[in-house]
This record gives sequence, C-alpha cells and structure tokens, in this order.
Amino acid sequence: MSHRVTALSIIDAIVQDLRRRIYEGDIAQGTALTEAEVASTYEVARPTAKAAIERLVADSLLERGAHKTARVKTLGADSVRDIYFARAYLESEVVRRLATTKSVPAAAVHANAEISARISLPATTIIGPDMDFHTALVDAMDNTRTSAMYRSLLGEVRLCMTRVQSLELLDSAKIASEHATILERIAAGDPEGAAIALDEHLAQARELLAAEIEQASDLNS
Amino acid sequence: MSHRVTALSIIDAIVQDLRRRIYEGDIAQGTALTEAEVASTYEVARPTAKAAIERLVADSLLERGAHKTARVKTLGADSVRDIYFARAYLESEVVRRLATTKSVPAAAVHANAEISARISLPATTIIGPDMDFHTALVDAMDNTRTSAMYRSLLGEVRLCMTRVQSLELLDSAKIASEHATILERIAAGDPEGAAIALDEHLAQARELLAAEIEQASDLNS
DNA sequence: AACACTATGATTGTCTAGCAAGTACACATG
DNA sequence: CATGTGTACTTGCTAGACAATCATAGTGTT
Repeated sequence: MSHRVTALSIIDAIVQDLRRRIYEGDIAQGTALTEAEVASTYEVARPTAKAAIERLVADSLLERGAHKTARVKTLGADSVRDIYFARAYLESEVVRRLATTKSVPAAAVHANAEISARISLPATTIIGPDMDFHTALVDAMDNTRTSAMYRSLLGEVRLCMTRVQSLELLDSAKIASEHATILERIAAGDPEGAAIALDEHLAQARELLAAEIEQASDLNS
Repeated sequence: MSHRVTALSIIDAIVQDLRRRIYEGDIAQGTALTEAEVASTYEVARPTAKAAIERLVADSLLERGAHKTARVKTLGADSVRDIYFARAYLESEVVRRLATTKSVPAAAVHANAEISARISLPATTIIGPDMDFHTALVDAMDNTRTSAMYRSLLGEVRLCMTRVQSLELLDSAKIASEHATILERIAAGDPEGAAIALDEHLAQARELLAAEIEQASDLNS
C-alpha cells in the first residue's frame, strides 16, 4: 500500500468532480456548461472554471467551438464504432504479443474472476471489472504511452455506457467466458487465435452498443 | 487545395510557434519556460502565456510539477524505446489489417517515392517524407481516434529527432527499401509478413536512436 | 404571412492588478 | 558538515473589466 498524499489543485478537484458527474449521467449528454455556471456551482472565479472546462475539452469529454458554450459530448453510433475499432486495433496487437511470450497477466485473471462472481448481480456491476480486465491486458505490456492512449479511449467508452440505459444487453456469463477464451489462447501461445477471439469479443460489444444508440436517436427524431 | 482561412486564437498562435521552435531545436530540451518569459516574448498577458504552456504540457511537449517552472521535455533512451514500442504496437496491427484487404495506401506509395528521390540529399531531408509514409499507413484505417493517437506519438518522435544531431545514421536507401517491402507484403495479402517487416524496421530505428541518445547523455555526465 | 435585418443579451477571449502559497538557492548558524 | 532560515522568484487563484462574438427575439419590409 502506498501512503502518498495527493494535494489536489482546485482545478483538478473540479475536473475530477465534473468528470465523475458526467460519467454517472448526473450531467446528461448535450448539456451546456457555461464558464459562469461552473464557476458559481463550485464557488470559484471564472478563469478557474474556464481552465477546468478546457481540460475536459482536451480529454474530449466536452466539446466546444470558438466563442461557443461547451457541451457534454454526445456520442453517436459512428463515434462508438470509431472508439471500438480503435480499441480493437490496440488490444488485438497487445494480446498477440502477450501470446508470443505466453504471459497471462495476473490482474486480468483476477478481474475476470470478479466478473464470474457477479453473474447473478445486475449487469451494471460488471462494467468496472470488465474495464479492469481490458486495462490489465494493455498494462501488461508495460508501455506508458500505450497505457495512456488506452485509458483515454476507455474514458469515452464510459461515456457510451451512460447513454445505454438498458444495459441488460450485457450477458455477464458470456463476457466472462469470452475473456477466459482470450486468456487461454494467450497461455497456449496462440497469438492469432487470441487476437481473433478478442476481435470478435469487441465486435459484438461494438454492434450491440451502436445498435442501441442508433435506436435511441431514432426515438428522439 | 483548401483555401480555409484559419482564425487563430492568440493562444493557438503562441502554442503553434512554441511547438515549431521546440521541434526545430530553437528552444533546446531542458530549457525552462516561465510564464512571465513567454508572456513578454509574445507581448501578451501572463494568463494567456499560462494557457499556452498548459496546452503544451497536455501535449507532453513540456513538463512541469505544481509550482514549478515548465521545462521542455528531455527524452531519455528509455522514453525513446517506450515511444517506438508504442508505435510498433499500433502500426503493426495497422499493416496487418491493411494486408488482409490488400489495400495499399496511395499516399504511402507517394511518400516513399519521395524518399527514394532524395537518397543523394542530406539525410535530414527524408525525415518529413518518412513520417508521411507512416502517417499514411495509419490514416488509411480511416479511424479518427487511432490517427489522433498516432499523431501525438509522432510529436514526441520529432522531439527525439532534434536530439540526434548526427542524423547520418539514417540510410535513406535502406529505409526506402524497407518501406517498399512493407508495401509489397500488404499488396501480397501477407499480414504476418507485413507486420514482421514493419516491426523490424521500427526496431532498427529504435535502437539506433536509443543508442545515440545514451551516448549523448554519457558525454554530459 | 414569410423573410431579411437589426438590436439586445448572453458568453467567451483577453487583459490588468494583485495577493497568497510554494519552490529554490544562497547564506548563516549550530 | 548538517541543519535551519530568509529572500527572491514563480506559480495558483481571485477580482473585475472590456471588446468581440454568438444566439435570439423582435422589427420592418415585401
């Protein structure tokens, strides 16, 4: 256990809280966030709020044009596909390389056990462990930049999730078994097989999410 | 040709100029950049300079801790390896997928022709076309997020380049032929072969650069 | 009634000014 | 030599202000 104390700057604290609220759906997608508004809710000066907003824009959680109010990014079906393809490119190469050295990340095994343990619980409870599983794979490469890139992708994935209410389209048992397959092929030293298993796993999630979002946006039109 | 006029914000303009100067080695690595200094050189207020610096920190061209002066990031040999491994993960998957559809990006062919045309010129003149070649491969996937991630990596690669003075370690002819091999294997529909060729190509560049930088830092100690 | 133009309000971009808090480095002290 | 202290420099944040820009509603014209 590390005992490091983190002295958050005010801006950092605001960024963290806004991020959390966006992820939790507390601030809905498409919501406008003016600088003055943020400043008053957190009781800080406008430049401080501005800095926080700009950082979230850099994280691509918010978007805004020049002189226009920042809005929480709304992810369409095409964005979801873009994100998931990017994930697939990164992760399939990762599992390929892990398979060539037959190194199964312990953290991934643990995360998948967590998923199996929650099969009878509501589907939303496996979102965390699911992300942990995939993060563990990428982090096992021990490459700072790859991990950082992947984390920024996962941020957007989390944003997708909040848009999908009926998360019952997630079949916990199926996900756990697909993960297990990937790990087995890594252990077996089968790069191609592992990459294919991962690709199919992500492809299914991708199309489920994309379809769900397309349907949701049809209702609003 | 696009005739788009770019209404740059002041901050954007400063960011652009600072980035250019850093890439060109005009501002050496390790140089301290105080907010007041930047503000006075560009004749803007300190908050404006601050914002520019913060954006470059987000781009990881500068680094700074709380209450400490921002410095131009100095890339050590280990960072270079980290960057090049990340490149390899991304790009080898890219060429694999391109090979499965046998789609050879025209822009990549063009960029490599440019390299061949400059074999007799100084080695530094191929840096641009070389980056264009690799960018063309990634962009051919038509995935915004992957392209964005790759571009941020290339920014750091460019930073490495400025550290390596004796760029004569680049053999233009060899690079052009390695690129050609990659393209051939893509055209032949040989994913594994293309990925291997690319991996070796980047591995060589990686070790040349890393060795050069290790040597340079030994001299300074 | 439909359309173009204008005027108003809201919002952002940038500035000035300044205080508080933290860091770094030289200096003095034990 | 190690430890404290102090001063100068730098950053974090605030307050308030003004111009430029965008959105919207209202006005006038056809």
